[in-house]
Amino acid sequence: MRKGPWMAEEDEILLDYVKKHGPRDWSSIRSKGLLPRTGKSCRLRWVNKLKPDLKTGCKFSPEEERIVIELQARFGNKWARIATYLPGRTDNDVKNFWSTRQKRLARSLQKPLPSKSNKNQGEIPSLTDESPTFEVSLLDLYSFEEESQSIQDSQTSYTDNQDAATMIQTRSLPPNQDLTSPHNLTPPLIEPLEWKPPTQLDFEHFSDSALDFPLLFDTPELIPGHGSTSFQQKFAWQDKDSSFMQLPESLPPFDKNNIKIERDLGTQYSFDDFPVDMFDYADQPGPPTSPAAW
DNA sequence: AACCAAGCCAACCGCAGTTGT
DNA sequence: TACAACTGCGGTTGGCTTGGT
Repeated sequence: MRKGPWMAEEDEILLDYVKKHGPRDWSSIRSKGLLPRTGKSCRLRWVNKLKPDLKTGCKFSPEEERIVIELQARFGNKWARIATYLPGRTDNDVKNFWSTRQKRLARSLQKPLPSKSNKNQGEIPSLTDESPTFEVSLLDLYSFEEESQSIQDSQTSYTDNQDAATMIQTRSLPPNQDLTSPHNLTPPLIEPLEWKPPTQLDFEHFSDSALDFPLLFDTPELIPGHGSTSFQQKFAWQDKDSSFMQLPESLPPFDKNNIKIERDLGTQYSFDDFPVDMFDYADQPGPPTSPAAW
């Protein structure tokens, strides 16, 4: 059984086979003695390289990048699903793009942050040694920004856009909900489908996850766009006997103007007068049982 | 020119779901 | 219904290329 890179002759044989039989019965390519490759290998080669209309050899456009970022925030690592929104791109393409992007972001955030003001510099923990939670929170915040914008967009056409309706519904938030203050929250108008209060397990998962550390930016005011729904979904919770979602109120607010994060965290982020006390929350064990416990 | 790190991408593996017998 | 084969997906690996020093 042959493995490794495909040769042009093999591609020709595979193309010829698909032409005659269609993209199916991959295993019969081997059983008929056409190629010394597994069915899986043949299918992969077809899907990723030989299928017509693939955008091979061209980088993701800014629009494609935006779509991937938005859909990844929405669907998670469902690369095949995300790829269906990107004509000419395969799940492997999307996966590789995302993986490279994550590496780039992680590497960038490992570097010391540039600071216009040095007044706090000596007190800020080293990002490379002590604060992985800070690094991942930046990534998370970036996702919030992207996602909150997409949700805002979708809310404007809520009644006409079933997809958007589904998205909002899964978050159990009513459309056009004023999210600027916890006190403005009203019970969801839509029957919740998936939203659940975070469980102990969720928080244990958060603490291990590269992208989901929850405690650093715990004021809605810090989230670009004021209180994104994904912030609500992750950090708010519902009392057992109440349909009201609750947000923590006990944390002192940060001044969002002290933090500036631009879209491409890989190269352009910067911080002005970075508040030292924000790190006080990075090591809090979760989850609390009520807002008062935060 | 040589070296190295990072980027990129093709291809593999394991697993889970689906389909056929 | 049970099992095997097939298919599709997501994670991972490794090799080649590119860019910086």
